[in-house]
Amino acid sequence: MGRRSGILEFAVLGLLRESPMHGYELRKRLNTSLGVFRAFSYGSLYPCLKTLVQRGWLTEEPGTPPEDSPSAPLAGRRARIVYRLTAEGKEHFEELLSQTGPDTWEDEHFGVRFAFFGQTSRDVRMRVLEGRRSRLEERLARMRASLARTRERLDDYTLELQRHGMESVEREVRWLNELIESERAGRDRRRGETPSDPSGEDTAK
Amino acid sequence: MGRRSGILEFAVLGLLRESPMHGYELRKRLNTSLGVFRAFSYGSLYPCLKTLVQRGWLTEEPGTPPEDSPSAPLAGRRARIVYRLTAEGKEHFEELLSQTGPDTWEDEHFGVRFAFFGQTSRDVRMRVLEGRRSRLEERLARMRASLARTRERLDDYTLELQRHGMESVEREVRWLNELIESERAGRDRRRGETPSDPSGEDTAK
DNA sequence: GTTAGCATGTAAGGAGTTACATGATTTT
DNA sequence: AAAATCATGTAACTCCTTACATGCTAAC
Repeated sequence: MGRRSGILEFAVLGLLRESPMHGYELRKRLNTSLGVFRAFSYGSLYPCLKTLVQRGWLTEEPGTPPEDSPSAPLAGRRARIVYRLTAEGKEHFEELLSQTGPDTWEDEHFGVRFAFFGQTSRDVRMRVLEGRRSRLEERLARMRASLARTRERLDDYTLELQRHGMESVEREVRWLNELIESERAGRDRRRGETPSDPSGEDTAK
Repeated sequence: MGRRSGILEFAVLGLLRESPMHGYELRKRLNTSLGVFRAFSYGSLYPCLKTLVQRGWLTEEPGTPPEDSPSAPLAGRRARIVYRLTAEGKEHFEELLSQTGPDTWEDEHFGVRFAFFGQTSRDVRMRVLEGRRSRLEERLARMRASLARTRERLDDYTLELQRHGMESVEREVRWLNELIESERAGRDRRRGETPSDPSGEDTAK
């Protein structure tokens, strides 16, 4: 039952940073903007929202979300609860964003972290990308080693599976290399950034 | 706490089908032969083994595993418990192997299923591969649709993430196409199978 | 008039992990 | 004498899912 969420919590805070939303809409965004990877259910989303409110990171407001068509009568759809990020919530999210620990480059976390690179400072982006890369390179080394040891004993299907697995990992490493190269070259892919931005630290302040 | 395992249960039965083993060794195999995908911990493995014994699918034997060097004194290492698949266990695993339900083409399950294709009959292999493919194609369609709708609102990082995600999925679809083609052409990658095998159904009996 | 979508929630459960406890044996 | 590897196990916890309950509106 949803105490202290982790990845879901992070994603919710990040989405609400962009604009206030009600739960139902949040879930949809979770499955498009981010949720290429993960589809969260209401059973985890709503309890998560509750605990975030309890910790003072969100406020609940009854009502009218941003793009509510004015013609729509106030009566009608079930009353929606719009969640808005508080100042503390924003601060907390910013702190989460600045973290570069090992869990950051875990498979599922990495995708969500990357999805919020638009709000992440350049040096943190670099550390996350490089961490992810070295994690994958370790994995690759282990795979190669174990393949060398057991190659003869394996049937063609297992072999094919491992080959395909390794190729996928290699591909992701190449992708990361390009991204890291691009970051190093000073290109900034965030909205409204000019490539010639001299400072490396300017996360929304 | 590890009641009815799911994927771990399946993998354990499958590995023990090949030869009896003790827990520690099983875990290593789980992380090489299969575990390219998943690393299981002892905290889930041992409880799982216990419940499989309780259901009569495994027996516990004290002692000497296959390649025990005869010189090693019986005293010494902590007494190992060797697990062996029973007849019922074998039967149960065969039934699991023959299943082709939707969970079969879930991300994690698919990898493990594929790893045991060497013990799977051709028509089941086909259904699993085709199921996986159509699942990925659905995913691709959803991704394309949502991308078309939201393209303008997304920053470059999110866009890049989605692009890379889609490319990965497309790549896997191509891989599956080749495998399916290869299966259709009658090639059988299992150990000791001749390409000209006329029957489509001969899973270990 | 029934299906589909909108909207919020709860209780129970699944499938694992982490951290811990224990102890012998080989390698450095 | 310390560290690594072998070996088995338990308790607590995490993080999320499924199934259910509820009820309204729009479209078919």
